[in-house]
Amino acid sequence: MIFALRPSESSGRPALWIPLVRRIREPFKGLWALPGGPLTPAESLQDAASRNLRDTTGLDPRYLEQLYAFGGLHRSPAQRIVSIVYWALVQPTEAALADESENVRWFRADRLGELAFDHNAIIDYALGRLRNKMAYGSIAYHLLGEYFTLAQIREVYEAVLDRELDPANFRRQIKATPEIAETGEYLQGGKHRPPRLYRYTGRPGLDPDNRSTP
Amino acid sequence: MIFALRPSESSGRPALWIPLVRRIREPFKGLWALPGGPLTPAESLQDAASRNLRDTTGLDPRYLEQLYAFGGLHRSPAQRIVSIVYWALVQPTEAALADESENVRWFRADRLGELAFDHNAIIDYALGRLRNKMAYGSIAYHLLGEYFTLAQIREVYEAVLDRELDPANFRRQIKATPEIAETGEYLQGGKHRPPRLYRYTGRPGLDPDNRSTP
DNA sequence: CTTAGTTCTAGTCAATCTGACTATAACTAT
DNA sequence: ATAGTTATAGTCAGATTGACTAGAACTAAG
Repeated sequence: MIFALRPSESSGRPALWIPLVRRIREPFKGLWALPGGPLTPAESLQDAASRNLRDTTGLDPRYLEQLYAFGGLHRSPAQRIVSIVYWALVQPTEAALADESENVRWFRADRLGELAFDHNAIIDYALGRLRNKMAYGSIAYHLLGEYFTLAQIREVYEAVLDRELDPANFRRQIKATPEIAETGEYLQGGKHRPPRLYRYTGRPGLDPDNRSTP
Repeated sequence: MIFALRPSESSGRPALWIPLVRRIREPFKGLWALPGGPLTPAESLQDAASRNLRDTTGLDPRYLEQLYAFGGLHRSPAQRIVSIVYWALVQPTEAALADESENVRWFRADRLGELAFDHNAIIDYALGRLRNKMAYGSIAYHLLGEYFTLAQIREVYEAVLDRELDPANFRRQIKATPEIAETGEYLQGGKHRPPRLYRYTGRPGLDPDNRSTP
């Protein structure tokens, strides 16, 4: 499951979007579904998730994390399937590289129709986790490019938490977190006072199963 | 993986213990390992975790939650194994029912020798998650019986977080959480002023894959 | 019966954090 | 030159937190 930020069609403000693939065979032929695929014997879980994303959507996200293993008995009508679901956050530049086609399309994460399998439930669970992580951890930055303004981070928070935040107070909080560093640059080209650009200096979260050093 | 509270041999204060089983065949024959077993086609992940715990240790925990899916390539020397690990918190009365034997024994979670497979790393990861959950959520109560004193909850926190907490301030915080309800009862039999007994009124956390109602 | 020892429980106080708000700075568009 | 817009800094009251003090309620020792 891939989350990216795109402007909403209606308001133009950033919203969460995810790419889905159309089922071209039974079960659920014709319905949209999360991208995915089999785990082969010679790859780790994370590698399999990466490869499946690349094969189906052309995306190669930097931020990839295990979400949950779903293994209920009736997830698929015929056979029993266990899905170890990963989720990714991609920057706008990455997201633009996705191969859109007849069978791969982006959808707003909060306005989905009926999907194949239990994928609606999986996405709802992911959205809950995302809101929770957003409230604490430093995760919003992975949806933005390398340089960003404080207003852009605030819009990410507002899109995910679905409520408005006071710009001044939000600024105060962000400035108190050491992983966000000021740069000397300013974003030019707006119709108003140019905002300062910031940079995220923390490390991306690695999965416990995939850590390079113990 | 099962966590229970038991008095430390040295200090007598509560500490975290987990039951391990001895490997009776290769690989890692003779070493201690986490209890576990295969997933059969006709049971959900959570049911499989429950059943495997019951079969190996005789325990049937009320609080059972998915921890993480481990699927690195070299977790087992011969074949490739994916482990979907669950963890449980059991009350002292439950823990006392465990079948201890030559090949099943309780160990202090923070004083383990070399275990089979990557089980040391798995336990370390679980301890980290436990500390984190303890800091926020309402999880400590699942390690205690139905009725408990504020000092007992504090000892749970102190055991998991590994630092002392101010009794007065801790009391203030706990009394501010609505899930902890006063009872009219007091714990008698101590050598000092008898403390009031409290009760946890919240619901145990269910896994997203196992929810009864959407 | 009195006193010491222990823990339980209630409270104070300063420091910090939070949410709501005001004011000024710095740019663009007219 | 001026209005409009956003960026940024600061104020203030209320809530929260950590360190601490003190009395309450019991047991054990003498």
